[in-house]
Amino acid sequence: MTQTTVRVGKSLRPQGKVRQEDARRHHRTLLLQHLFRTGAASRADLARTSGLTRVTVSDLVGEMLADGLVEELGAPAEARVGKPPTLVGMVVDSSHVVSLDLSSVDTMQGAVMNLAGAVVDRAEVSSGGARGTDAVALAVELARTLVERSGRPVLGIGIGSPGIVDDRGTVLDAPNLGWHGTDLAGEVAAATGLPVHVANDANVAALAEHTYGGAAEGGLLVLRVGFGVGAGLILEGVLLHGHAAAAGEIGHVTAEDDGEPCACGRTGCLETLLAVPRLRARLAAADDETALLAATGARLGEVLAPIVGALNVHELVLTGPLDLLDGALRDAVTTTLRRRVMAVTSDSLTVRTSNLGDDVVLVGAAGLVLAGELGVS
Amino acid sequence: MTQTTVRVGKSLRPQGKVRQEDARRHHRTLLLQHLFRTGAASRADLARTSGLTRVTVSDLVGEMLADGLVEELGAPAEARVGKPPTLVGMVVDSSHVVSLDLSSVDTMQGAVMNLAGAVVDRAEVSSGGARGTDAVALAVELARTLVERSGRPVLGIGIGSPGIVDDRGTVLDAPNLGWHGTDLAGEVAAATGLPVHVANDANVAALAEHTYGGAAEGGLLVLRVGFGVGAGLILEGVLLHGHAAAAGEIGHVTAEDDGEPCACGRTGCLETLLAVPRLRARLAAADDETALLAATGARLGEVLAPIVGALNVHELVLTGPLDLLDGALRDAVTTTLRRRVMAVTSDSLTVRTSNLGDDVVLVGAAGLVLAGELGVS
DNA sequence: CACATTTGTTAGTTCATCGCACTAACAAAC
DNA sequence: GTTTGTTAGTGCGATGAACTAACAAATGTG
Repeated sequence: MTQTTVRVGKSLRPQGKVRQEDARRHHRTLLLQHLFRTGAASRADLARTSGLTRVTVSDLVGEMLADGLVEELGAPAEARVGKPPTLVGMVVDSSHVVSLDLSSVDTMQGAVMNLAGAVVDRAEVSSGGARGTDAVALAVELARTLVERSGRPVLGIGIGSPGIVDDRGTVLDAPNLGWHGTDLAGEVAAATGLPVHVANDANVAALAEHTYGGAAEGGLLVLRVGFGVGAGLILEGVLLHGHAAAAGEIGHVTAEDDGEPCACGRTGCLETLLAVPRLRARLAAADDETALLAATGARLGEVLAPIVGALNVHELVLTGPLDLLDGALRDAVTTTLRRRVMAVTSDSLTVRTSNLGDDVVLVGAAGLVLAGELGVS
Repeated sequence: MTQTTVRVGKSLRPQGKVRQEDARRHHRTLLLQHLFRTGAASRADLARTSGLTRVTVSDLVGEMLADGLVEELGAPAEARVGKPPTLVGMVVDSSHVVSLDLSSVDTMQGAVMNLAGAVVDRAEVSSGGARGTDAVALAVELARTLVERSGRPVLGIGIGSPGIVDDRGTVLDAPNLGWHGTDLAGEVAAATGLPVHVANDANVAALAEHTYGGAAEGGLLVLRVGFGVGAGLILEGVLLHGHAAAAGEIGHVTAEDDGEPCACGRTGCLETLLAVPRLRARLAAADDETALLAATGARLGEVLAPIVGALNVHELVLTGPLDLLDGALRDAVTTTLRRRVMAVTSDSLTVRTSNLGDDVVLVGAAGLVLAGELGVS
């Protein structure tokens, strides 16, 4: 939880000074970012892409070599004029990341991942309806187990939690887990002594799609359908948190006039149509399942259209149970959006399901740590 | 148009190195920002708020004194223990900004403003339906006139234009003015030799509300109703441009099923209900004007609800003709939003009209220059 | 084989900032 | 009137990061 004033890799507000130490860290990150995204490269190559001198790059790479973060990989195969370069690559197993997904209904998922975002080890606990401090204890225990099981130094712990999470990792409100103003990051950090990053599960999923899911540049909207319905937005390459950390709470926007009652006290919220338990119940009672899915998709499209139009979203990713989301529902969303949003925007719009399967949140939580600790994304 | 790699005050992507020169500029900006927002302060005060040393602050202030950007104002009235400080304040008339508002239907508005955003001089030309290069020539001429009339050095030119504008100041598409891929910034810069900043009028209006309109922190959505309908968004203190610079094109989101035909080729777009000429025509034909305004407001609320909910917008500002926007329409928007958006969000939501009157775009365009050239916002 | 080309390193320089020490100016207490 | 304590602002040397210049090593080319 030791964090410098300036967070490199996220947006830098003009609210802090830039010590030269910060600048150096930023440059280190810059190089690491390149190695992370485009693979191994020579020092000279890094110098060219970063704009720094070969001297400076050498110095920084030396530092990272000493830290075990990168390693020399020898000369590349192809022979060219001049002295052959020495490739430098990230050591994806130099340290690990522990990530938790608390958004499932009955279980808490956990994993140990390497720096490339690959799952190295897994664990899960049945939550058995635990709430409040009990639920916190379960999460802490799961994290601790995984940290111990990982043979490597752990860079940090990333957690995707349902509900509203502020930027310090406090869960302001998560009804399912009975958390209200619960300092989840603090608890886990105290128990493990490691940096902890927590964010809303939908936001985390968006980060995962952006970093690992092969999402194109441009606005990205990830809709996460589970016990509730949430949205995560990546705009201009940056994850949107929202001021009171409540961005993405799309589940309680009205989607249907005179609809069914919702837990929030109003009626016709998007969740009453789309949340997995609600939708399954409605399907069970329906004559024509496909028609119901299509109608639901159309409603969803109507809710999303203003967002897609106003923010120029280029890619919409649906995450959740594929049997519900991938067929008629997705098609209906797509056609509704195309019909309701200006051609300039909707022509270039892709609607798809996640490439990352059930691990979206785990992968994204790991990405949260990489972004926070290494500035890599 | 000489601009360093790092733009302070906007989001800093990890795509450029940070030269120490940049860091120094950033720190200068930091101090200026404080003077700009909270008025005069002593060097020691600046040191405390910025986290820099008194030495460094003295050095930077000395630089700015030499540039004529700030001036010493003597000691403050109240007497305290210790040596009385020397207040330093921005010289609001050290240089001027020329700004243009091209979003009116028949005229192009222009103004000379000081660094505090006050109008010093005005001019306007009747556009007389000019389009394409003729319209560009008119804008160039208006800018040139104002630059000449200003007795001070001009910091730059800011332009709020309708249509889609990319970040380099090229108007990609503005049907009303017949511009398609028109390099407006380039033309004006070539004619005046000054830095030019162009953005969409709604975005510019949002910037104005954020900087000068007393907007609270938190998400801000500015809806601009004129010949067309556009939206500008400030999230996490930063103006959202959208990837293909088309953010804010909310006018062509469908607001009504089976609605009236729109210029874009579809039907029921928000513009067909809300754009000033369309709305006036509908009012003229209506029996009950108030009812029509309320119905229109309700539709608008339905379109905005998903955006307000998903982005946690705290403040909605309506700009445009007040006789249309301020009464029944605004009330209907407010109640619709409160009904359709989760309480957490909508309780803290303010819906209001602009505090800046007809000058929103002019003021915002000036702000664009201040943000771009001085990093102040 | 001489030579150009590219990589990576060494040595010395520039630049922004910091810590420290200093002077200046004043209020309050005696 | 003097002393004490506090705050403001300014020199000066030190530090740390990144730069330029120069060069050795390794390799293809004519």
